Amino acid sequence: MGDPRETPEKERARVTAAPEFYDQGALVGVLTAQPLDRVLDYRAPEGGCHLGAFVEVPLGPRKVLGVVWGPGEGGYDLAKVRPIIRVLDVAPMADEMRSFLQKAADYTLTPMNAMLRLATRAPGLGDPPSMRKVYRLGYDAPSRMTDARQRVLEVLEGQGDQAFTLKELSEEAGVTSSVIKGLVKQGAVDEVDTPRDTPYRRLDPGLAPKDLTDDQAACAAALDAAIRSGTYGTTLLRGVTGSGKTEVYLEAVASTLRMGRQALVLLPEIALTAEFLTRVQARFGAKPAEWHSGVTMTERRRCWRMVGEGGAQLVVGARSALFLPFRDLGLIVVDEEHDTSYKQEDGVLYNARDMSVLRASICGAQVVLASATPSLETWVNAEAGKYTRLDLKARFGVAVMPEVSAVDMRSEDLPGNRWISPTLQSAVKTRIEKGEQSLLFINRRGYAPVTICRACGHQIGCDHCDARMVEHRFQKRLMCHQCGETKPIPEKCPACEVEGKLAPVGPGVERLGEEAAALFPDARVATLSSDMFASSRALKEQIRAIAEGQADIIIGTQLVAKGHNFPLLTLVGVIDADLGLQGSDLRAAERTFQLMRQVAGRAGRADRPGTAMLQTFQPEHPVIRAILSGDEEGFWRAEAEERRHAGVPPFGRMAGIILSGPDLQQTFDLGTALARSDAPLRQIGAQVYGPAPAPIARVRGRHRVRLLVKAPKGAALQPALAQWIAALRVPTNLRLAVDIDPQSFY
DNA sequence: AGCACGCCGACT
DNA sequence: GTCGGCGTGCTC
Repeated sequence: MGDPRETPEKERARVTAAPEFYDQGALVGVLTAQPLDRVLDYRAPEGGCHLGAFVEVPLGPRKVLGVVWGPGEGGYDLAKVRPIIRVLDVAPMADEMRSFLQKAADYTLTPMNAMLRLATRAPGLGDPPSMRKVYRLGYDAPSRMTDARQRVLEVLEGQGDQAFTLKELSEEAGVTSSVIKGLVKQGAVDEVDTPRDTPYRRLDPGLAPKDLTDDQAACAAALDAAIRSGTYGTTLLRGVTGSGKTEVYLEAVASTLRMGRQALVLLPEIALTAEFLTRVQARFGAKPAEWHSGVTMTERRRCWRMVGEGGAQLVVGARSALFLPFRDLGLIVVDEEHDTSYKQEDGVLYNARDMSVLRASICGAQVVLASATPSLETWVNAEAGKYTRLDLKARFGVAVMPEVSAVDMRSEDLPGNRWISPTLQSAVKTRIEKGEQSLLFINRRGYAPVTICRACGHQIGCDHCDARMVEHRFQKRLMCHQCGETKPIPEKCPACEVEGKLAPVGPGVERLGEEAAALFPDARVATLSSDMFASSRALKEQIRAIAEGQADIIIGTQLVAKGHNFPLLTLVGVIDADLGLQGSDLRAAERTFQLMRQVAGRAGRADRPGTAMLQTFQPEHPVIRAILSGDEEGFWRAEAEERRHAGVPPFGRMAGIILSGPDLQQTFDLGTALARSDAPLRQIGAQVYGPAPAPIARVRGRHRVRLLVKAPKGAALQPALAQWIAALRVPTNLRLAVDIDPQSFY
């Protein structure tokens, strides 16, 4: 829906009174992360406990983590009520956080215990603080001064009482750890044991403000005023790649830090964090806290604890960072807000963009939704005045959108197993001659999406999913893009056992690279796909090398559409612009539009104008025409009108029900039973569609069946869904998941 | 989620 | 006769 708030809240008191206290022996309700869909009664421990305290409680034979959620409910045999074991040494959960979890649970129809699990995804919360070594300036002078030693001492002197870890200090001073160890031995540097969970280095909002363009300064000033109001508000910050969105929202972060509040920046992909950390360091003099799946366990714990104690001013992270226990969150930036990775697709189904708005509305924070190509939901909310809209014009020296043209594939002379049209080919040739780079974009990983037997027509599929295996020639294996299962490329057909007749069908990024290399034997061709690099560091290195001009032709997947700058790139060729338009997914048009605009936007920077060429079999398709004309507002208006007409989001409400189980018939039967008992939904004017096989009909051996619910815009969808589902008895081997505002539906 | 209890197949 | 498969049920 794009805005899950119930009612816009007025300013709220952020300095809350001391939380409610329960004396020893009092009956309290404790929420645990165990899948019991209710709060359990315990007795307050020796010394009592506060509302919101993180506690350890006995549950059967085990000890589990819980949060004091309120007074006990009673109604359970008082003789069986056990005492809380102990209160953990972490900051208690704020009222705001408890309220957020509750409202997010109500909105997404997720049980509270699952919400708590999301909010406590840090290891060793109950452990005593572990120690580590940090380094400070010592009292003795080193016997002999060297350049390296000098740099170390300068770093330490420059930072006052700041303690560094070995890694931080050696990086900062540009020396190896042995230099520091040597200084420790001589007493010039002190090595001290301190608790591992130390506050992050202070960020200085006044350190290095960038020179902003008038345009950027105006946007930054508007955000500053909003942040200083201390109230909730959401702003759509629109600007093409290179227009300086990041600099603007870094100034919003600075405003937030000056207010003494915390900021959170959400990025859609871990690969983008490294560059962002560097920019934060340049602007504020230190790196912020990091939170995503690539962060080590100890660092996660430090981040979680410090966020709660106020020892972290800024967190950069993936969507789950939204559930960190911030003490006083004043700003949430959702960068590339249209990105589909903000929607969690397994486990708890939530959209981090929408939940950001919810959390901010509860804690009186500002939300900045940054994008060059906003989601339709956000665009509509901005049009309706629910969100403020700020537009960044392209800066001088940054190319406006490149000239976009279509290559009509119906009139191109191209053999069946080749994909680079003569028109595109000659355009690439021209760039090579001028010493400029070309990007050929195809949104398909691997070598070929289908492997077919030319003897019997059999297509090799995954054994566990309803998906075809994709050939990855680079890794010499077939891979299922659904479950990640791989197997060697067979010699003979698994169906008819004829040898040597298996043939790759259709293009993938690897195959396209092969074709480009054959067409341009003298050109340097670099293929960029996430699965072709052993580490993200290797990938980053390759991207850097390409940006410096060490390639003439770049072959890339979606990966290249996201945030990487190639200054020498002047031509983008989209191999299959029609790909995203297939299927009847409602958001297909929006997604294709966004992706094509983003990819096309890679071409042309600085003083070199860019060109984008879209290979298409349907140049008259409205979406293709909108991309060609570059009329973004027009596209959104038309798309909004179409959705309004169809009564679908954001002009109607939708929910998906996914049933899964080992047996297809049984799973389908449950779906049928559910569809028949739709009285609670009819009451709110909602309709049920299905059951039908889910978009991915089988995953990891489990069959999946989906129902769709469509309701009018103002309908109270969640309570009706809850009532509907509660009446269904789900066998234990089947699972039911509710997906509010599903991303894809057909 | 764990971890119990509990009722049917192949082993020292 | 037992050891152990994982189906059902409980945890304040």
